[in-house]
Amino acid sequence: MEVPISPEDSAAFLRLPYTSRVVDAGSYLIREGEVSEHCVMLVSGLACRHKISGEGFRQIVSINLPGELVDLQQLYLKVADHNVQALTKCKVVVIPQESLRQLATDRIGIAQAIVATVLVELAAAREWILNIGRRDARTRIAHFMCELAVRLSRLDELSRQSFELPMTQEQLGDALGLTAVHINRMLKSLVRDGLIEYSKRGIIIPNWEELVKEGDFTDRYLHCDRESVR
Amino acid sequence: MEVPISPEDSAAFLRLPYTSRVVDAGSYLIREGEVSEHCVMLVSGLACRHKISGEGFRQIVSINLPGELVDLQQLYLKVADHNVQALTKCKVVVIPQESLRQLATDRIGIAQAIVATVLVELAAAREWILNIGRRDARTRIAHFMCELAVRLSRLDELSRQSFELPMTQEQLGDALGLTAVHINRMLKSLVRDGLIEYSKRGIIIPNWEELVKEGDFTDRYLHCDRESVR
DNA sequence: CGGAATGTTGAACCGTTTCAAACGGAGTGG
DNA sequence: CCACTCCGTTTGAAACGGTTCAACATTCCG
Repeated sequence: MEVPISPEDSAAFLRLPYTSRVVDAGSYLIREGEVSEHCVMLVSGLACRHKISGEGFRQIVSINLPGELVDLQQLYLKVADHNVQALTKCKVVVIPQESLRQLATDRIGIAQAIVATVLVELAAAREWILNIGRRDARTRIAHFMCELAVRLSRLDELSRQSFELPMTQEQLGDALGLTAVHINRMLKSLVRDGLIEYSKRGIIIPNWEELVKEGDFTDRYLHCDRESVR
Repeated sequence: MEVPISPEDSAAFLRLPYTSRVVDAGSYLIREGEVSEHCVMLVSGLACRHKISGEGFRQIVSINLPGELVDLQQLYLKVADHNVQALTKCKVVVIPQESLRQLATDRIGIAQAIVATVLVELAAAREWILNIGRRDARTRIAHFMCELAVRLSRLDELSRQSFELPMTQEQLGDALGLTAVHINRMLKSLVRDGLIEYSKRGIIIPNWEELVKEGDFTDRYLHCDRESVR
């Protein structure tokens, strides 16, 4: 999304006290059941939110990209109901939660930006449910690639044609409610049919329109346009 | 959830202009792709949010209970990315969107309550993803019943033992990413094993602890306690 | 009362999982 | 530089959970 924010609010946000940190791939930024006192923003790298079922199966429920505040939830709810884990080495900025909360109560513009951000996350979660609940494996994967491409393209114009994907097939499976084995087979089938190219380095999308069609994708739920936010 | 709200904020909310209406089962409160100018709150009855895939499969992404504001999303995002449809005849209260938006900008307490509400919805959506992505049909159904029981028990203490469930098996299937036929079989199997009793009138839960175990359920993600909201 | 919608059941089918074995590449230590 | 290990990928075969289709029973409702 592209939440509109006034220059003053933006400046005030930047004035918040913060410390920078680098965290390794695999380390946890939020752990289910815990209470945290700071708010972290991703500067570079990829993270994911996930939950573990009682049977020990993992389900990734969203991917976090650079620029996103990873724990808006902790701002108003106390104990975390899910985990956030770095998928790659990440640069993050850590903000004391209290000061961000204070900023949000002082400046209605910030509070509104937060609601809008959370609302877009919610919209994305709904689409994620549709994807897992009602689309077959191949379509699901194509859809996932489309979403990533569109969201990344806000950071780097070229991402609609190609982007790095530092996720193992196991992790893709956890994101899409499938096994790594089946991810492998369907990925191959997408490659065979020329819908994507797949390698260690990442994904190449030779023909955007075709992949969108294969993935039953539309970007409406991402509320990308500035006009889509009131 | 149980979002704390000051008496003054609460009073101001109640002073909002509104009109009451009754809508029939099946009618739409929000339609994907449309823009709306009012905000509706469910007073009685059940509604659901759903999306339709390109192949025409429907996925229900959440259930709305009495007392819930159905379209907080429309407050800050313009075009709806999903549908909201009445599952039963519903009494609703319609509030002009603009006046609620104004109230939220004037009273930070209201704005905070809105964020907290949306955050809890988001937490529920994440659990919904886990449920559909990683639990088998039987467990999924049990989990769904537990969630409903807990949420309803905030309106009516007795709901943990029994509640009305005005949903067809088709609709249950749409909610859980299954077919009506399979819902039927698994429902029977839950009944056979004494985990629930099922009839037109609703659900009876003879042994709460057992159903919770069967459904791999915990209410953490619902953030029920007043203390869980900051 | 009659017709439509919902629930129930069986049998065949299919998409995905499971298990197992082999392969490749990156990193480590001798 | 090779040998060794570890982790992720790849492939095949068999098993399984859930779907599909079709027929029939039941309930709801005008």
